[in-house]
Amino acid sequence: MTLATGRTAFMQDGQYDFNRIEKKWQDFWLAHMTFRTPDGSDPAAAGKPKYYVLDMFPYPSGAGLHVGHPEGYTASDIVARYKRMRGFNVLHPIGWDAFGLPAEQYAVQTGTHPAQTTQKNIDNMRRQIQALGFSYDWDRQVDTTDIGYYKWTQWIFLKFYNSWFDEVQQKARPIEELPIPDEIQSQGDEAVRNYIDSQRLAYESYAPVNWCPALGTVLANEEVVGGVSERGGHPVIRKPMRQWMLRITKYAERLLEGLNEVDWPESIKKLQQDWIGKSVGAEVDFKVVGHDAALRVFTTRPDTLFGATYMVMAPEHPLVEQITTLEHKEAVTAYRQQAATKSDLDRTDLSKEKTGQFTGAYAVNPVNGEKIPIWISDYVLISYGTGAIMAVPAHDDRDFEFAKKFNLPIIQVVRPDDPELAKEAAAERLCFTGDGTAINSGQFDGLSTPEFKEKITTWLEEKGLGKKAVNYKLRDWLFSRQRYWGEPFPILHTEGGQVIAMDESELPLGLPDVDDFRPTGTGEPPLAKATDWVNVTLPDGTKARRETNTMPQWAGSCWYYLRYTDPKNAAAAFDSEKEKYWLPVDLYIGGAEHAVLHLLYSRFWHKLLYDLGYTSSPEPFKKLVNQGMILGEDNQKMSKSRGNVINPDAVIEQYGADSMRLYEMFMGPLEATKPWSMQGVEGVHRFLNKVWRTIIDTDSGAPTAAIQDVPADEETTRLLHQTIKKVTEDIEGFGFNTAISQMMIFINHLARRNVRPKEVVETFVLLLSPFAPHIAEELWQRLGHCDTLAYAPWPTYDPQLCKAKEVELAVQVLGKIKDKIVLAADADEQTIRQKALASNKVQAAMNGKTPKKVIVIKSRLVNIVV
RNA sequence: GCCGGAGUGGCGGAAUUGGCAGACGCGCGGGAUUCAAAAUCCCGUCCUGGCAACAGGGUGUGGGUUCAAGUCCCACCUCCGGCACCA
Repeated sequence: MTLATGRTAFMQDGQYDFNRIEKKWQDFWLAHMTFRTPDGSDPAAAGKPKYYVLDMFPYPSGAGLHVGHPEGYTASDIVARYKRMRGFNVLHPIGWDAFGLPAEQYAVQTGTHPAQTTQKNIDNMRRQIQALGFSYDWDRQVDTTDIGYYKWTQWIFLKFYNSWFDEVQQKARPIEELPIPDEIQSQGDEAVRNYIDSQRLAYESYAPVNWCPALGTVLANEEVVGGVSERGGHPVIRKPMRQWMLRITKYAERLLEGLNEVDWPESIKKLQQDWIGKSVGAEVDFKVVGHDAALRVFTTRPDTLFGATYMVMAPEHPLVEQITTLEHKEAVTAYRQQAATKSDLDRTDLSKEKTGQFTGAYAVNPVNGEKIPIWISDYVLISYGTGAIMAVPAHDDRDFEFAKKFNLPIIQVVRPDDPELAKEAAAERLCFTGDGTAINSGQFDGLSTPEFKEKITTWLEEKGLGKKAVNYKLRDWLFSRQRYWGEPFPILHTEGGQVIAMDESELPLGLPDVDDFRPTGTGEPPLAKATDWVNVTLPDGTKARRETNTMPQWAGSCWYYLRYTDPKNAAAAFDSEKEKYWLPVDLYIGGAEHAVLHLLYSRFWHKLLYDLGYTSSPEPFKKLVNQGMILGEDNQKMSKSRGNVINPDAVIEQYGADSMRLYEMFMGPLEATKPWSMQGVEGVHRFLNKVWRTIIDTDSGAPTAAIQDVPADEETTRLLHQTIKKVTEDIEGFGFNTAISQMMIFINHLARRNVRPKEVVETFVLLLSPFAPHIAEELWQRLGHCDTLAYAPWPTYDPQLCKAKEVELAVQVLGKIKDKIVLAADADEQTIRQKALASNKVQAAMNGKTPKKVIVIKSRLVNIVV
């Protein structure tokens, strides 16, 4: 028997052979560059609105993809495919956040170069991602460890280094435009240079950092969990060390305000707001008795100034030394030493019990001239506000606790409106921190808390005793790591101790090849061992050393979404026309674990680039959606040690990528945390099998005889239009699980029919295609189409056709359902009422009583009140 | 301790945002098909009582608003996530 080859393929392939089908279409998409994305200037994009769907790019770990990755990636892929069918020019890229500690630790253990490990891991993860059939434009991949990429990460760093923040304009400006005050100018070149350095947005600092002796490296706060390193659980101590910092604090207000412009989950915005931690209050100066010095404090409760009975400085406060009296010197010094060696954790841990020392000095309360003692205690942090506080024990829990412990006076200055509370507070049994009415406050008595705050702030300003002030919890960003596998800083240190930055034209500065990746253990980074690289001779013949710190992993991920718009540009980080066309990102999907840091840092970088004219929008990510966590089948977090990790490769092999994708979407709401279930995968796999059998004759491989070119019956038409409506609206609203349910309902209906109108079947295939693209493409082809369905127009529905002709209404008597009646959908209220009251069961339930009120909710129910 | 989020069948979850609780899927029970099994198809499946029609109860707990509450209000309990003396 001879048949055309095309037919033969059909004949042999009657069953739903997902492995073969998926491979076939993945190859097809790659070979035909189906998802190549034209830029705005490309004729292929003409007349199409743009849509940018971004995934948080993965770290290419040796363990490969876990099932959490495909969740967000499938969601974004569904949206990307849907938007393409709706006529959008869609940018949907992927890349690799490939610098980072794991590859370096592996290098330390085995001597394998991190670049090798990274390449191997990227190749493996790319294979896994491609096996899921995501519609990425593979020509736009970025790799943060690629020198063609990190050249521009270094370039952005230089932008930070070469900029200052203009407080008046509230924006960054090139350092050349920095006005030099006359008194600095007059002090000579070095003073000018120091002044300029002090204004740069990237600067060096010797602040104490989290030093982990076991890892031989400094850790960021977020890498320290519960006082030990997140990775490895080693102890961490505080140690002052030279670091590069980025002046993110200058952007605190704009980062806060920008949140009002974005469509993000409220919970994420709240996390960022809390992290920035803005508070408004006043700064007040307290004169120190017997010294020509004043102690400046920040308070959010200037209305409680009359209740300040003592002061507390952080142990590190510079004034401590100066004002401590001889007789208290020893105890104070001991206390300071103790505080200095404690880690942050120890300080908070041990501070369940307040500790402190009296300095022997006194300050004068500017509002009433009272002499009050000055203490030091580690419950006051040097890094927040002014590093000193006025203590108002009657109205601050911490001060209250401290005062009780050290027997310091407590003076009520706010009376609670609740008399019961007022009694308790007066008896010093509780500390009242809320709003109330002022007492014991001289001429301010009787004012409400908010009024008082306003009045006294003005009063303080008039008297020159203080002023309104704003503080933020946000700290500058510690931007250097003592590691090998990161971007090198384009910075040199001269023999004379000067810092000079490389010129942009000298970039990139490549990482040197080394074969010993171990930390030096002294805190000096591994790069210090690459002496050939480190030591340089400057054009003037003098010697210099390269910066040996490297950038943290966040660096590369701060701007990768910009590079996707122009990934191969060798002359610039990205072309501004392309940036203008694609940005902002319309939809950003990723895990909530990046809610604060990654999203805050990239917003910060984006704003700098915006200030300098490189980006056109103030915010990078318009809409943000967080996918939830996927737990193991035992409802526990997936982990190797629990042995409950699901391997995507195994799932794909057994059920196929389409089943995997569909299951991940069917599990539940995208944002929810939910457990994995292999039986659930089996369930959606059965659904796809059923779709296949409903359309394909499993003997011949051709469409079944049930598929005919005939118009659809009324019921099928209605269900089809309802399904188009539901699937469309659910994709728009990220309700993928319910969209799938609807498709199941539809196919259950269709499978029962002996005649399946071809047009209806084709419409269904299009609806299914964003979710399960491989099977959809295959069905589309077998239904007689020659080209991919990726750009076929998305089906539309007719709202009239969605409506049922007849509806069933529940009839309640006093809120309890007694009967159900069937009526024409357009029946008027009068008819409904009559029919409802005519029901025997309803009559019986009413028990002869007359209806007092009949509530009719059209096409829903009737409720009779008797 | 503070700030978020969530509690609905045996399980994952639906519920037009105040209008028939449990869609869809899993699991389970029964039947058909088969020599048998897998696969598939059909029926059933919130709980209690009853052969049944049916009756009663039911969305973490207790109260409230309403003709009507999973949904709104008050108080509480449990679980998950984040923060950690931020003046």
